[in-house]
Amino acid sequence: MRKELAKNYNPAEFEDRLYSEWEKRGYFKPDGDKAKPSFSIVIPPPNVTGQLHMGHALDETLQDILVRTKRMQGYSTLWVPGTDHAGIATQIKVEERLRVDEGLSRYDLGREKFLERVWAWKDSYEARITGQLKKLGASCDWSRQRFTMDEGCSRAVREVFVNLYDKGLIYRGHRIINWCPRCLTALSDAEVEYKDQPGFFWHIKYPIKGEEGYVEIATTRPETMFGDTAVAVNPEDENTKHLIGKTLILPIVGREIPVVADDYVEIGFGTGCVKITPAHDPNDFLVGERHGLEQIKVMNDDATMNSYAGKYEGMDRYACRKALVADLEEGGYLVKTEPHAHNVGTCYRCGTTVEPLTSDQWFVKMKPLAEPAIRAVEDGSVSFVPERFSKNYFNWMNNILDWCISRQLWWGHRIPAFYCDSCGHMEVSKVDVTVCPKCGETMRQESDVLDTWFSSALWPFSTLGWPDETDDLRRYYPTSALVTGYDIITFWVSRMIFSGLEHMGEKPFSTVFIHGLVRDSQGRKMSKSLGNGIDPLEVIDKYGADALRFALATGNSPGNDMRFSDEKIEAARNFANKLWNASRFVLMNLTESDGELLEMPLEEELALEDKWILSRLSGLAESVNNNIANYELGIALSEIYSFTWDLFCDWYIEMTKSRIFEGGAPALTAKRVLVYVLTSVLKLLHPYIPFITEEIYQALPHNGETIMLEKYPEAKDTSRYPEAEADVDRIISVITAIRARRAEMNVPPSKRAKLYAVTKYRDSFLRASKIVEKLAGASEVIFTDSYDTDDAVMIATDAGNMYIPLADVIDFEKERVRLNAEMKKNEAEIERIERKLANEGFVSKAPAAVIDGERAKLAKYLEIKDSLTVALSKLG
RNA sequence: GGAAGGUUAGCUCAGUUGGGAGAGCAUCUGCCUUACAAGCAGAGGGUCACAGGUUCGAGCCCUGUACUUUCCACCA
Repeated sequence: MRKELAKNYNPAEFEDRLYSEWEKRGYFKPDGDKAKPSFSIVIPPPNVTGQLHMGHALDETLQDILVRTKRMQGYSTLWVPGTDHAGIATQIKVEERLRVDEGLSRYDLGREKFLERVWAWKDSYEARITGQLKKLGASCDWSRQRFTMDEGCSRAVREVFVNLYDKGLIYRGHRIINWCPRCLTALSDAEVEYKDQPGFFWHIKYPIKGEEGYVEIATTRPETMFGDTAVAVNPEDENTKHLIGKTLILPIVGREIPVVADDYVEIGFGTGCVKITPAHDPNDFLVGERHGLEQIKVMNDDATMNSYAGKYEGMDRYACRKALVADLEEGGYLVKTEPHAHNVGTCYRCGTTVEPLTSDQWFVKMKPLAEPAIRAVEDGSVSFVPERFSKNYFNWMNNILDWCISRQLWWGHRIPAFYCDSCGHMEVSKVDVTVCPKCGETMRQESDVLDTWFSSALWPFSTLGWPDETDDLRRYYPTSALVTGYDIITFWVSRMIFSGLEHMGEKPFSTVFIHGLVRDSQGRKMSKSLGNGIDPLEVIDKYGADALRFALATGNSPGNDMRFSDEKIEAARNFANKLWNASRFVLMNLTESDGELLEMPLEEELALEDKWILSRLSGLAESVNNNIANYELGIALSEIYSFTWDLFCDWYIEMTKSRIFEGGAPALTAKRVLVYVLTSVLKLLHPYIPFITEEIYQALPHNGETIMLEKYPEAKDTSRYPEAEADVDRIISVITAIRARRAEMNVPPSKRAKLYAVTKYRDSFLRASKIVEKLAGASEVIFTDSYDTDDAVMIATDAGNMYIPLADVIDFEKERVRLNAEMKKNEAEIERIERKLANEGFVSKAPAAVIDGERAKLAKYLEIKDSLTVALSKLG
């Protein structure tokens, strides 16, 4: 006897075992065969801030499906794993841990000691993430695992920085940037999230020098008043024109500021007068540049007020705002306060309201880099799936501003710029410069680090060994596909594209496969604060990794969000269990040797239903291959699902039972086909649910070492038998119709009855008579040209009329009602088709095949109508 | 303000060149039929958001409207 599978599917028993076996045997490494085409993916590196969430699980699952499919399709397949240092995010976490556990700040430890803590954190979380990826079944090549701050990636970062600097595409400038007073660092535009918040408009009087009157300005941030260096009006505005050139006196401060003309001011909005604070507002900054205004920074880095705020110095910006407003009111300067909802920029990592302020930072000049990156998508060398996301990309790239890349953090790639404090010389260099080449004094390195996305942007080539010219780089760059969510197209995808083009001279990937977000069962984003996140590991513990992967892949269409629910994961687990049990049925009937079972039967040995399932399998393989090639992974999966459950389990297995129980040569044929089709289904499913498919494959007769390296089924593997397909489909519809009638009449399944068949498909029914008997509860199938008794139920089917003599169990009244209802439906159909065929437009313009189809249907319905008429008349 | 998506059965969603509306779950009925009750066999349930248009024919293509989600920009 062959090894039996346990009665119930229990993934915990084999998933981990199989993964370590795969890893040990090196199946995840790419095939070295140079003749094979290559397929490569670099993982979107998860942040080392924590553990994987459901979004990662989806991302990794989709990648693994692609990778495993390609591997089976004969590609030399490489999936590079790795993690991201995630600058601000990780630093915040470690600081928080430090504060809670030891009551210390990073300054208490100092840069070096603090970084040691971050590295320890990184090691521990990287290990955790790696473990989770393995649990999920991700078939990445762990021997090539990378980290954005490992030695190689760091070299790549320096190389790129210096290259760009030498080309004049990186510069240091005094500009207005977004500043997070909590993280104490600059942020790029992309790192600011705008949120609606209730606030106020404070209307304030600015007295005019030498006149009685005043100018009324409105502001949402009165505390920036200390930095006002002008008030602007639109030169075309009749109401305010007269003010141009006059001088105003800042209330409380007493400083004099001019009124300037600038068309930035919108006519008709507010008071028509805008206070200009070049050091604290990006628009004002530009106005200031146009008019040569002074920049007065009124805050410290932590958003407390500095000496320009006079008596408010040292106060937090909000405390200052409150006190200032009170003082303005007391001084008679406050005209009114009105509520105003406005969009406030917040730090994407800590949520603190950002403060725009001027600062010395490093920038990447974007326009020259953006142009080729736009062209690459326009000319199709990089394509988005679904296509519509390219619009998103163009929108961002066409309006791109220079990228602020310096961060005042400790955790990250330190900018390779070196300063000499004694002679002022500055040098940007790939290698550390310790001695000033100009004056011989000590050089100090820039203390700022780079935006975390700077290193992520290089990921597709830095992970393959760049700047060295490695074999991996030659073989696997450009990578084949990038799989990621639409939420980081701007952050990451766009930056990889221009970086790849600039530094490699070639795009980083051909396809960007975009997926949506995983939401909770109510459609909400999963988040820590809502507490609605579902931990993938818990799901795996309870249902298995295969069930999780199945649930994530099923019904997933590119670019669309999906909901995750208990029902979904249960349905997935149920499918796995079904597959498990179908395999048990096959296995428990296999008494012959592997060699005998692995042989395909000769065509003349095949039963009608064998041809049917083989032919359908061919169609399935064709469709699945096409859909996967088009990244329609969800559709492909649902096709395999319904083939497996509906066709293979519910019909084919049932059909083979009579042959199998009888034994002999027909039984052997059935078993061979069962093994073949089941194995094919396992192969088709393997990319989606790798564990269970391998476990069953190993129990079945097989030639290969692992299902992972088996050839992915193709349409041409099995022959097509169109007639057999049609014959068996007809038989199925007849069986279904009979079952439905029996169910309606409450005939118990155990009650068998003779079946009289009036059909022109007698041949195929004869070949399948055992099946019809078994599955339709018939004691005997009797073929006849016409049937003419009163005590029978007539069942009109696609294949003719079936009669069951069940006079003793029929409720005649019920039957009359049913026949009348059927007659009505039938007549409606006839009318619909006749109308269609009478329509000259249809007959003259529709394709012939469609017209013929309609005619055939009409003939069938007319036949049924006759039979129904007879049957009704017999009921009296 | 600009852009993209969604609206199909009670719920969650498929529906790929326009040709008689589908799945899973839920509901109802009958079954422990020797792989599976995490199952089997049946059944009910939809003006495909609304209004126009193109077409012989529209869930699908075009126009508009409503509601909804998201992205980008941003008003002092």
